[in-house]
Amino acid sequence: MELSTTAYVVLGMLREQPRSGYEIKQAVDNSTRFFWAASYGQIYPELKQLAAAGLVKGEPHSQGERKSTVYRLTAAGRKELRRWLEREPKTFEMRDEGLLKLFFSVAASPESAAQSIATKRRYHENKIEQLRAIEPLAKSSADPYPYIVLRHGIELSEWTIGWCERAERELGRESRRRAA
Amino acid sequence: MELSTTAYVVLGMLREQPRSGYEIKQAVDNSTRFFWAASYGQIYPELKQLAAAGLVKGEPHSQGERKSTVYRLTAAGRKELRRWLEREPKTFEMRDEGLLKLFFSVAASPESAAQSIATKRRYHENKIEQLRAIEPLAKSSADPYPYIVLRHGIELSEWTIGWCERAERELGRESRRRAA
DNA sequence: GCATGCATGTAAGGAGTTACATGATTCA
DNA sequence: TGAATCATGTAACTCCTTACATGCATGC
Repeated sequence: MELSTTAYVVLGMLREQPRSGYEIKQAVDNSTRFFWAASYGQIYPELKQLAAAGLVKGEPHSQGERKSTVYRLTAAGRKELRRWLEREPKTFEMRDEGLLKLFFSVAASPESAAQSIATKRRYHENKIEQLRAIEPLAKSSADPYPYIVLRHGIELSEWTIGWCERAERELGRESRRRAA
Repeated sequence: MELSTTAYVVLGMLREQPRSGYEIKQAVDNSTRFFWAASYGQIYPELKQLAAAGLVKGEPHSQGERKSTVYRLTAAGRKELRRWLEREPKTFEMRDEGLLKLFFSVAASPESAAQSIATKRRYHENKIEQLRAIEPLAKSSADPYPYIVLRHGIELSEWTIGWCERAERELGRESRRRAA
């Protein structure tokens, strides 16, 4: 049984309660998005395949008047999730266009280098705001892991902002040195 | 003119000297790999397309007996690189399977959580070693930017190792608390 | 003579995003 | 009544990796 990592994200999001595809997407956007994103274009087909494989089971659900299909883990699905969790993680990837531009900045104006850093800093300032907004919820949960991971996100962005400030000062010194 | 980011990596790697596809791949592996990787399967087709678009020019080259095609930036290619460098960076993505497993760890044994963190720590310890190996070369260059970016890589991995150690201690306290 | 590295490429497939499409419901 | 949100899905496309294929050159 070879599943994509995003399939395990779907399974994982059903670990505590049944959810619809729409709710899984919301849960991803409120938690794992910054280190593993998923779009509707993945989630809905994935749910179908997981149901066909017997790892989840969909049931029609009506709350009030609105109808949806909520999925729950089957015993096989829970076992498969656990099996995956117990294997060593493999994938670690970054795609950072800002660092890339900074790397090549000798081929552009010093202002572009500064801009690449400033954009990076703003991205992480914004990210911290979003993460802090969900922090109270995560902190109050009985499950300690999501909060630990959330703290990773916040602290990583704090570190990155600090790095950007140091790099900005360094480039400032550099350009004054060249001007002198 | 809509180019992929990896096309700009190729252009960027030609900013200072002409290189063959093989040499571009080596340069990527020794520098941008950790925040923007590229495979032969991308580089060679990309070089053809860039040549067809007039942004690079390939010339047969023989050093000793070995023959290769080295590419250099055309004026249009240099201009396009510069134009890209001066736009704000957009893409910032992470795919961290270790954080994902840690996030879902309530559905597995406490040992899996510890293992996810330990694997993450080892990955970054290994990465630091690789980056330190290329540090002297980067430091001695007249172009200051690659060294700044390399320092980012080293310091980020150092920070991550520190985070892993803190998380390990926290999980240790947590499990002792539950055992008590 | 053989392994390693240099050097270039293609084909197939997986993973993921984006845009599009549809329709119901809720709230202002 | 109209905008926003809930809810589900598909099609086209891009990007990228992996596996495969080839052949020469170098050094042990």
